[in-house]
Amino acid sequence: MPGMENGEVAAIFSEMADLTHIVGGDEHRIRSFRRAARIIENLPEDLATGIRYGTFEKRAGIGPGTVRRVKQILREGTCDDLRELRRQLPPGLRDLLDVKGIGASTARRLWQHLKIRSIEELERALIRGDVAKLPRMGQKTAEKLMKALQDHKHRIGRIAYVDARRMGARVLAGMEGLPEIQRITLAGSLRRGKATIGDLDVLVASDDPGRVAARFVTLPEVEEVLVRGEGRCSVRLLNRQQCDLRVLPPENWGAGLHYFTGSQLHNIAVRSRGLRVAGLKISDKGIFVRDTEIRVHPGGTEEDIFAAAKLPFIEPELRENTGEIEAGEQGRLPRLLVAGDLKGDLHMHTVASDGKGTAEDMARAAIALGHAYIAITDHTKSLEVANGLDEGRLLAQVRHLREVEDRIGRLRIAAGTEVDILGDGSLDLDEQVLRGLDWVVASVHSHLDMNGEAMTTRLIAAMETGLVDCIGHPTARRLDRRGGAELDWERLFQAARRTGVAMEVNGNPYRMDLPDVACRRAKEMGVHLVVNTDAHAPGHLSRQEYGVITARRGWAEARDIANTKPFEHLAELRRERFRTRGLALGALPSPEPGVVEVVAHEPVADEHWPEEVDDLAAADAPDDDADLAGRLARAEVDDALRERLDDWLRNSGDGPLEDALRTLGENPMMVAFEILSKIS
DNA sequence: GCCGTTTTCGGCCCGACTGTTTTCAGTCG
Repeated sequence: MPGMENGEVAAIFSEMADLTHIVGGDEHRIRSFRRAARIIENLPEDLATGIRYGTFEKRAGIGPGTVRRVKQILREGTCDDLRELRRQLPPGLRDLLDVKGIGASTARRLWQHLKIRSIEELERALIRGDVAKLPRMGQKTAEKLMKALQDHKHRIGRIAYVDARRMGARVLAGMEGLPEIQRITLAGSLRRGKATIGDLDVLVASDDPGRVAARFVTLPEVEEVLVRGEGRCSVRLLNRQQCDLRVLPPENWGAGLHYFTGSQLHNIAVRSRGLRVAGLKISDKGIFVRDTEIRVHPGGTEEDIFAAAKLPFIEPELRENTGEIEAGEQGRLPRLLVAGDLKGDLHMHTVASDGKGTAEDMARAAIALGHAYIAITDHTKSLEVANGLDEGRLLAQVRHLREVEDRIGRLRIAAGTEVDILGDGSLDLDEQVLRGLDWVVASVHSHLDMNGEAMTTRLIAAMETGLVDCIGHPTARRLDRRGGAELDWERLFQAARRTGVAMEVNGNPYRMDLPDVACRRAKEMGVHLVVNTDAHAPGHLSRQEYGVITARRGWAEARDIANTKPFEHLAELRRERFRTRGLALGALPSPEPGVVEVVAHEPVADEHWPEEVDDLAAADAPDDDADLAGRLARAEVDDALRERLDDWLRNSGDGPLEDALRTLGENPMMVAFEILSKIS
């Protein structure tokens, strides 16, 4: 089956895992199928290519059995094992596994005893009362399944990282002040920085789990209690997300934090390694000698856990079992990018198009954050809904920006654009104007339903013009609304390297685009990355963290990110590209007489940022506090500032500090909490 | 099915909670 996408092959392995599970096959074999599915899904290159060059079979977790099946699937669209499993089981049966409380064994019994083959048939059987009569089933189980079925119908999928974090901050705030709590944090995929989050995980260190759980299940955000145990509770929150609480003794904090941060596959890999190389059993209770069960260490810190497996500390963002264990053992772990590495921000909007601040507002906010440079990149004319600029208005804006730069000083303000990439890959601005700008981001905002190959070709066409410095939010995904284009990363990044075009890691919290996996591949292929905020208001400039965490999940170091370097470096890259492509650096044409307005348009409804516009608080702060937000953002916190943060958390009443914190995140308390936990 | 710093065969992470049991299977993370 030529043209089969990796995702389709991965789906076959997932189905084999599910069906093997239901027929009661070996659990390790099932895990192998699931692991293969995951590896194939995240493969940066085309599977057929990986097979042809032998790179696929070299991956950990891929053995001869998987290679043989993949070859057959690529040829025939299916494989013998799947055919056989489908012959034995009805296809709808695996859907039952998605209902909470139904595992393989229950699914199998429902089918064998009641001939249930689908979710719909399960519902009918529950209503008839047949399910409660099965062996090892009872009224209570039937009721639970009925509820789980309703939840399944109304389930929410994964939600955007930013929304999950906001909800998590509310939960933490609700737990605050309970004297029994010694430490508290959000763990799970949120701590690992995944772009979308399923369940929330709250971890607490306390000697009195009963009191902690009592507070947790009565939080105003809790809609329903699902599980109520001594050290562990699960609730459904008002936004229908599930939230799990785990309370552990303070001495096991590191063991619990590691265990509860995951990912599950990473945990399995670390624990297996502990057994293999040191004969140590690692659990959330600490570190034990395998044979005697004697505890040799409580696991107070995560470092203790890694040390037991003879590994250095591995950052949470890397814990996906995608090579971090091997990198750790060989001393090849990356020194991940931190927010303080970024020297500037190269994608933002003003009132000239659909932003909420003037160029001067943006500049002053950038100075407050300690930036050395910014690029103003408003939309272009074809994006009418965003009041995009035509050539005339853009030229007027360039002159305006030069004035602002001269007036303010202390900040390089690059005159740029976020030029629209039209359906055929051409750019929405006159070439001469594009050549005269300091920085050109090119992005797609229309015709988003193209298939991946066509979209890849479109982006490459834009890069081939030589006029583009950076491709903005490459997949155009919206975490709260739509998936992105399935781009051919291999082809795209080869073109990026050839044409000298950077790829953006867009930090709009509903984009986080490039996706993490693509970041990693771009880095491996030597493509320049740029971490931007795509700010539509001054307060958004502080939200670099969303781009930073995405880049970190892509194993990015400061040296992989172009805007950790001085602006002159970026300008030189642009000059170099023009030289090699024989393009003249353009002198800008003069604006046509009469085109003078720069900011006159009424800003349109803000599509990108559903929440209210942030205040430009930091810029109005008194002199000593001028760089407060910047210092906090860079985590340059001395003892005096730490005390001030501490004091504010306890007593509030420090306006400038609160304002500065507010520029760094939605919930100033959460920001302060994070800064303190980072430096402690 | 995959894998190897005791192994090419014999392992594969580990524990809490629930319901239906009277010692445990099933599910989940």
